[in-house]
Parts: sequence; C-alpha cells; structure tokens
Amino acid sequence: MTPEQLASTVVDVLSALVEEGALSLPDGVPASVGVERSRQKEHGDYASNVAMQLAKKAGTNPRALAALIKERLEAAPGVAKVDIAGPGFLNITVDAGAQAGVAAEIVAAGESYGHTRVLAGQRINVEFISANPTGPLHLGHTRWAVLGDAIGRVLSAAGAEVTREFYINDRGVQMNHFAASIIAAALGEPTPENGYAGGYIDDLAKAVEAAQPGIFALPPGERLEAVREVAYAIQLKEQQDTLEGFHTHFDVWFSERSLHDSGSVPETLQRLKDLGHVYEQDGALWMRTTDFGDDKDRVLIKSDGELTYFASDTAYYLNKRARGFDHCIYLLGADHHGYVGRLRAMAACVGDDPAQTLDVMIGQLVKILRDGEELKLSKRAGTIVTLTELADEIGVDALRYSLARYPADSPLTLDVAEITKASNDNPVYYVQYAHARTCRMAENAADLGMTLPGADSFDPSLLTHERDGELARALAEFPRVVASAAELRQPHRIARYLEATASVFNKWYDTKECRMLPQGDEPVTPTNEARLVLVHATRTVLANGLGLLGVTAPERM
RNA sequence: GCCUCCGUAGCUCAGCUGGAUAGAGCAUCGGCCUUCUAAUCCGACGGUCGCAGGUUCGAAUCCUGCCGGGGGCGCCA
Repeated sequence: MTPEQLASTVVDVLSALVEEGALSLPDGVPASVGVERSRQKEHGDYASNVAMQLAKKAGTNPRALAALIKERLEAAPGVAKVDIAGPGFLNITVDAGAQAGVAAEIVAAGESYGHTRVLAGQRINVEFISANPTGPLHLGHTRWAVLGDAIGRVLSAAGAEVTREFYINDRGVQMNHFAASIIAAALGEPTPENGYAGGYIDDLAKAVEAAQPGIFALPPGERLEAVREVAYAIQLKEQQDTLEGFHTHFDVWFSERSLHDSGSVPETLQRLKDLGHVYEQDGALWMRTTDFGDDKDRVLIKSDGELTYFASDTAYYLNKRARGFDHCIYLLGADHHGYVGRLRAMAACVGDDPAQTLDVMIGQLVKILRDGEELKLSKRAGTIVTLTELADEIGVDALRYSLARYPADSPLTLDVAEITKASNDNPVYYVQYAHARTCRMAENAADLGMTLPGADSFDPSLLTHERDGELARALAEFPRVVASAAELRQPHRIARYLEATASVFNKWYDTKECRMLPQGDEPVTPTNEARLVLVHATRTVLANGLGLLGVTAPERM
C-alpha cells in the first residue's frame, strides 16, 4: 500500500459516493487528493484533508463528509482503520503487514526506483554557469554547478527529456582584454586597463608559449588574435575538465560566436523587425521590451555598430526554441536578477508565452567562511577562490551535498570547518554512512547464506513491527519527493528527504525487535530474509537519491 | 526611489501550491556499546515564526503596509 495507491483508493470512494447520489460535487471528483504521511502516530499512518477541502463544494460539513468517506474507505483492502479527527481530518491506518510490500517493488525497480512520468513529453533545456572563458571557475559558479546538475538529473528522473547546456561567452571585448593581459604577463608588462590579473594569467602565458612557441614574438598586429585563440582553447578545456571532475556533465557547450558565424543574429534582428518590436533611436537599435513588462527598452545594436550581449541572448533563445525545447531554464545569480524582466519580455516579443517557455531561477549568493572569515573574491585584485581549490579542500561529495541541501533562493553561509568535518555535524556523511551500513548488512547476510526473496516469495506480512511500517512508508515516499523536486525545481527536497529516511533507517536498525541477522546460533528465519528486502530497498533509495544529487554512495566508510 | 530575495530555537537552516501540539542538526546537560558499522540511537533544555492589519472553519505559509539585512537597477560583458 503506497500513498499513491491510497490516494487513488480515496478517489474511487468519492466516485462511488457521487455515482450513488450520496454526494454531489458540482466540479466533479478531483483527479487526485492529498494523502500525506502523518507526523504523529496518534494520527495514524496517513492523513487526508480531502473532506475539509470538498465539504463546501459538496454543500455539507467536513465531518459529515469525512464520515461518509470513512465508511467506504475502511472496507477497502489494505486499510485497517480510519479515524475522523479535529475539523475533519481522515486519519488512516494501513494494515501492518501490507506496508512493507513496497520494498520488493523497490528492489525490483533498482536504479529506476523513484523515476516517474510526471514530466514525460517535456523537452527541457537547462542552462547554467555559462562563464566567460577568461579564467577558472570560482566560488561564485560552484552553487550553480551543483544545482544545475542536480536539477537536470531530477528532471530526467521525472521523465523529461533534458539537455544541460553551457553557453560560452566567447565573443566580445573581454576576450581581447583577456589576450592583452596574457601578453602583458608574458612580456613582463603591467596588467592593462580592464585586464585580468592573478597567478592564473601568468600560468596561462606559460601554457600558451608552450602550446605555440614563439607566439609572443609575433608582430603586434597578429599577436593578439593568435594568443586569444590559443588561450581560449586552453582555458575552456580547463573549465570542462574541472566540471567533469566535479561530476557536473554538460551535453552541449554552446559557443556565442557560432550564433554570429551562422548568421542567426542578423536573422533574429530581421525577425524582430518584421514583428514590429524594434526601433531606431540615437543611432542605436532598440527592442521595445517595455511592451511586455520590462522597465525600459533594451539596446540590440549600439550606436557604434556593435551588437550587444542582449542581441546574442535573443538569438540564442530562438536557437533553443528552434531545437525543439518547450522549456528553457536559466539559472542565474542574484547579481543578474535584473535580467529576468528583459528575458521574459524578449520571449514575448518573439511571440512566446514566457510563463510557458521560460523559467528563470535566481539563486542567492554563497558566502564561505574559513576560520570565521569570509573568503572574498575580487577579480580586479586577482584573488579568487577557484572551484577546484574548494573541491580539493572540502571534498567533491561534501561540497556538492552542502550546496545541494539548501533551496537556491536562500542566501547561504557555509563554514569550511563544519562541512569538512567527517561526523554527524555533516549530513552528507550521515546519509552516506547509512548507505554503507545497508551494504555491510547485505554482505553479512550473504555470508550467512541468507537469500534475498524475490517479488513472488517475499512475505511483507512478516514485517508487522511499528518500525518496519515506518521504514516502509518512508521508502514509499521517494517517487513523490523526486516528482515534486522536479516540478518545483528544488533538488534540496531530495537531500532533506534522504536525511529523514536515513534517520528512520537508523532507528529501525537500533530496534532490537527488528534485527535482520539471526542472533548467535539461531537459524535464519523467513522474517530475517524479509527484513533483508527492507535493507536492500533502503540501500536502493539512498543510492538513487544521492545519485540525483551527484554525490557518491560509498559501500564502506 | 523602483525591483527582487531573505527575516523561524543561542548558531546554521528546513517547513511556505493554507491544515492538527512549528521541526532538524549543531551547541549545552544527561543516558545506552559482550550480539548487524556508536560517523548510530534515547532523553532534557531551548521559539511573541521581524512588527501590525486583512482574507477563513483554520495562517510560519496567501494579501497589504511598515521595520531590518543582502543583491540589482549601463548604448558593460
């Protein structure tokens, strides 16, 4: 008996009541009703507020409606008891022996347990990080690397067809500033104005020279472009390697230049003109984004003839749409939230409904404390904390998990000492440890010659202890958690769920009556083997959940 | 000034598409290791959910105003 089954049972009861005329619902029977795990055991295993929500429409009072539902629901298979409480809650107690049945389904589903079809048919593009290829990825990119990657994984698990994309800002004056900075470093000259400083520039100068000896001796006319291209390739490769090492995979690395080379930008401008959303003023070309809620119109071509970044953005958006994406998710830092209005307006200008096709997520910035002091980054001064340094110091798993367990819109302060601590202070290890424990238990069981019952031989009715039921209910919750994380784009829900589930598992483990292994010389009983199914199911859920966050699930710790 | 995010226990934060007595970890204090991994588990302590109104059977959650903090408001990229 899973919550989904219970919810559909309640819907069936409502339908039957309507059919018999015992109940009248002008808006029809809802397709789904709320059924949640009860927080307190006096409230049964599951609770539903459906009677309170439908009472007004049905022209009755909540408790009376609840009584109608209770009578039918109690007769349903798997339901042991229904109580009406408070203003009209239905507190449902499930048959003790029926709950663990889900464990065999979980084991059978394996890696696909938790996958649903709630977003099936949707083609989603998730764009994140999109840094300039003019330096290493740093602290500021780390949160988006984790969240974007996790969102991609979660959306896939919910059945969406997902492409994770990195937009390379490889066009524009910053590329020349970048090259000029490297040349200056190679020649021992001071950093040029608007240039980049820092040790990595010196390192790049050496790497560029190594890649193409004599490049800095080229005539100044050719040198800038030559250095720019070599350094670009090296820096981009470095970013790509860094992200792969951080378990963050991109399906598409999209070059801004390619939009211009392919003629997409002029085509886009022409299309906007045809649609009547651009005008010329003060020698510049503007998009009238204010028609669609932006606070001011935006420049597409500057009066000096240069295209703006926004012109590329628009062409890029159309490119994504032309590739067949129904939803374009953008993950942006809080320092870019001013872009939201113009992005929406831009989508509206090209004829889309931004509420349908655009999903701009604004994430708040992260502060990292070391010894009570904030790690600051200043590009101008050339002091940056790179993603690689952070991952080396904190560990990929701990860093990823620590960032993934908070919603994107909460500003965050992480203490290096706290998230590197290999103890219970750190939830990532708590969850990983619980997983390792399940692995060890399975090994012990195998050593004793215990066999894992299959779906046909597994007897859930042997698992009637309160803790067995608790654990089974927690495990049964996983698919709904993944689905809601996907729909709300909130992967932190997975992390919180894993912590709670690991806790339920540990409590179960510490319950003497729920021992999985036989004690001493006792023979292996069917109950022992039934519990082994529960252990394997727990292992599956923890491993799948950690996987959705891009965190490893070690077998030993 | 306008826009936006945040304000919940001593600390770091969940909970927010309205539900029952507001949760977790840390910290503090106190318990359980001859039996599956004690990185576990059990208990105690700890809160005017920033403030004030409103909406309703019911508000930490939705609406309005105010207070406090972060970020943003370029023909920059």
